[in-house]
Parts: sequence; structure tokens; C-alpha cells
Amino acid sequence: MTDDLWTPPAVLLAVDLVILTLRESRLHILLVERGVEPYKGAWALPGGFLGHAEEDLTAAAHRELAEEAAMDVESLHLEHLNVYGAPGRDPRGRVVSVAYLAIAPGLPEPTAGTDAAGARWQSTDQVLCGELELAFDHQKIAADGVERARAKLERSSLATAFCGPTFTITDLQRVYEAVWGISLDPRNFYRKVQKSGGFIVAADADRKVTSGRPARLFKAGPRKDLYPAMLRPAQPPDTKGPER
Amino acid sequence: MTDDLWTPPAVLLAVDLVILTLRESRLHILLVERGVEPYKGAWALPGGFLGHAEEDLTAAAHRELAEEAAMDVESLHLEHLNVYGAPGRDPRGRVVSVAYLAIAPGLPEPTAGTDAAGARWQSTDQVLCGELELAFDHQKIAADGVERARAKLERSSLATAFCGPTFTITDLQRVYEAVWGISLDPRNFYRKVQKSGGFIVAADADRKVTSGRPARLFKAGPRKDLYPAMLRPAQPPDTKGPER
DNA sequence: GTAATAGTGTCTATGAGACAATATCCG
DNA sequence: CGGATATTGTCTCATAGACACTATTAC
Repeated sequence: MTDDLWTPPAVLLAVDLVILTLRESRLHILLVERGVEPYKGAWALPGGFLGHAEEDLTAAAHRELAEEAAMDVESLHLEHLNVYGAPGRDPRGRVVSVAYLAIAPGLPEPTAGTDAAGARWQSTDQVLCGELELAFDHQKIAADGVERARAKLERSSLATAFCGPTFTITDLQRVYEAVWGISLDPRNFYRKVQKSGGFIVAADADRKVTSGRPARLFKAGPRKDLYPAMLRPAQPPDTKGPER
Repeated sequence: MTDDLWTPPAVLLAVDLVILTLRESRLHILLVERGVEPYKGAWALPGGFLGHAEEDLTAAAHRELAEEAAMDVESLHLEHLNVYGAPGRDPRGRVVSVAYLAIAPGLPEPTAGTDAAGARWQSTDQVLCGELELAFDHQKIAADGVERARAKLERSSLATAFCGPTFTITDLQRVYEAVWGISLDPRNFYRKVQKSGGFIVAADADRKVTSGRPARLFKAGPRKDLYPAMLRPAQPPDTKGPER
């Protein structure tokens, strides 16, 4: 620890945001186009430095979201994702960045704010496969955020938040398929969802009109932590071979 | 983001360490007795401020470990745990702390170093139940670390690291029981461990002498990520009731 | 009727856990 | 031999997934 005379060095602290939403049945991430150096013109996660020394980290995150993407979502729940502090990750000097994750449905179209040349929703596929390169180490941060989101669908009722107030079981299945990037058997999904106690409960609304048999409507149930969990199909690692 | 004229505020960055080991079949955590204010005389996690602005976070963690507990374990693998940055968590001002977790067997007895009045291994039970109070928000950090360790045993081969170069299946079972704080059926554990491909492999050493039938010896296998996983017995949440 | 989607039933394979039974050491 | 621990076997139950089948709408 430090003694009373020596003064510890201060460090530049930044926040970076992985904001995920569902658009047209595909998972999208919020990106901003950098308006200043370094990486001017490149796409990056929204984020920036702490505004003042006493600012709460999540407050800074909300402020940056409003400033850079004109997205003033007071209620957005931010979850700590990780810390990225390797020396050299930012050409301006030592910057330690705390990354936050938010996942929400129906987020508005972003517009470029101060210091940002642009802002848009981008399909996560293009980011994860490296087709679109991001500034700094933001690709790694984005990948960590998507993996966290996928894991959250397994054990929390988060998926219902992506549907309207009432939804069919097929609607819910589309959410899982979009985030996990796989397709699921509708019949098994149907029973699995219903067996997870308190996940969804019947709604008394009218049935949904479609081109086939109208589906029952449900709404989110009281339980936030799913039991049993909705586990992704296990993918056995390469047959028997050693790993690392 | 910031423009070129404005200078972002700097923040005091600290690291805190949750160091876990197994002693006498019980999980223990490394604590130091604070030698300076605030919380002088109280027990706390080892940790402290960054030494200089370019110091790597894990380097700072290792340095604090050496300084405060005279524990110079070069090879100790530190894993990021979480960030604790609430304003007011430290009476000296705004301090953002990055917590790291290390889990290792056979760590040496600590001795008090600079700035620490004492250092010792403490059973995690007394810390988790609040019997021993820690400085700052360190109880919360410690609890997060223990839970992370428990989860790691499920999907990684970490447990073998707590045994010697060769070990019996019962030895391995003791590790799981100590960290999880429960007891397991030896016969089911036996088969489960062997079915997780690459987890353990037979060693050709002599059998262990005990008061009963000598046990076969094994050594750690090549696989680091277990498949299938060694899941803890699921504890169904309170029967059917809503949650939160 | 057909097309399309919703919902149910059933079969099988697998894994977890309870626990009986056997094996192999010590004395 | 008896006591102790290791190792194997067997049974039962729960769950996941494949997939046949029925139900209900629009046209």
C-alpha cells in the first residue's frame, strides 16, 4: 500500500459501451464513427473519458451515450462487462477502459452527436467475423459483449424483454435464434419454454393472426432467473483431442 | 468524446487481490492487516495503487503481493474478476479498484511486508458469513471471488492444480468438496470424473498406501476446458415462487 | 380441399444420483 | 478373519432432442 507522503499516479479512465438490440430478427450493435484522432473516421464503440473525477462510471456511460449517439435512454440497464487496460491499447497514453453491456429491444435510431461523425446500428455478424474493423481493441470488447449476451439468454428471462408486452412462443424463439445464431426445433422449444417455471404466463389477449393457425399469446412471467435454464445445445469440442 | 483542448480528469486506480488456496481441506483467502489509515488495524484484501502511470495492472497486482505479503509468486495466474468503482467506497476520494483472482495450491505462509501490519491465510467461511469484517467493500469482492472459483471448478480442470503431480480420485474429490462446501458421493464422483474426456489420465506410479484398498494414481490430463462439465448439484429455487 | 403454422405425443439416448455388490489392501 | 477404502454394476428418474401426428386458421 501507499504511505502518506507518496502520491499515487493517476490514470485516464474511460468507459466503453456495448449496446445490443434486435433489428429485423438480427442482433445489432451500436457503433459511432470517430470524429477526432486517433482513429478518426473509423468505427468504434461509443464511449469516452470520465467527465469529472467524481462522476459515477455508469453515469459517464449514460452521458457518452447521449453525447455521441443522441440516445437518451435513462432506464437502460448497464452491466459491467470487463476491464481493458493493457498499456499501448490507446496511442494517447495509458488509458484504462471499463466496458459496460446493455441489451434492450426497440432502441431508437441513433444520430451523430458531439465528437462523433456518425452513429448507426450494425449487424454483429460483420463485426465478429472481422469484416468491419473497429478502432482500438473494440472488436475484442464487442465479441466479449456478444458472448455475454448469449450466455444471459440461457439463465435469465432477458429474451422476453425483446418481445412486445404480449408475444407468441414462436416470437420468443426468434429471439433465441437471432442471438445465438442457430435455428431451433419449434416443437421442443415450445415445451422447454413452458417447463421453465415462471418464465412466461398466458395472456388473455386475442390470438395473433398469421397465415396459419393463430398462436396463443403470452407475457413475461415473474421469474428473472430461469429454472430450468434454457441451455444452448452443447457443442462437443473437437473429438477427444486435447485442448491447449 | 473529448476534444483536443479539454483534459480529461484522472482517477486513482487501485488493484485488489483475491488469492485463494486450499489448506487442510478448507478454502482459505489471503488477508493483510492494514498498517495505515484508513481502516488501520482492520483486515483487508492485499492491494494498492498503481505504482506509476505506465504500470500494467497485473504487474501492479504482483508487486503489491510481494510488498504486502512477501509473496513473490512470479507464475501466479491472475484473472480479472470485476471493477469496484462506486463513489464513496474509499474515504480518501475517488478510487476505482480492479479486482483480480488467483487460485493456486501450496502457496507459502505469508509474512507482513511494507505497509502491512500482518498477513495470514483465513478460512473463507469466516469471511463469507461476516464473522470477520473486512475494510472497504472487500467482503463483497471476496464473495465474488469465491463464487467465481466455485464456478471455475465446474468447467475447467483447475481442481487438478490443487493436487500433487499424481493424485487419487478421492484426493480430487476432496478439492471439489472443500471449494463447493458440500459432500459428494464417492462412487458417482469416480465415474463422472473419468467420463470427462482428458480431465485426468492414469499415472504409472505406485499406489497410495492407506488404511484400506490402495487407490490408483492419476495425473492431470491435457484438457483444460471440461467436457462434459462437472456441474454442481442444481439447487431448485424456492418451490415455484416468483423471484424478485 | 391445400398451405401454413400451432400445439401434442411419443420414442430414444444420455446423464445424474441412489445404492448394492465386489475388490484389495491393513492388521 | 474384520475394518476400511477403492472400484464396478445396476437401477431409476429426469431431460434433451428427433420426429410423427393432430389442430386450427386462411385461401
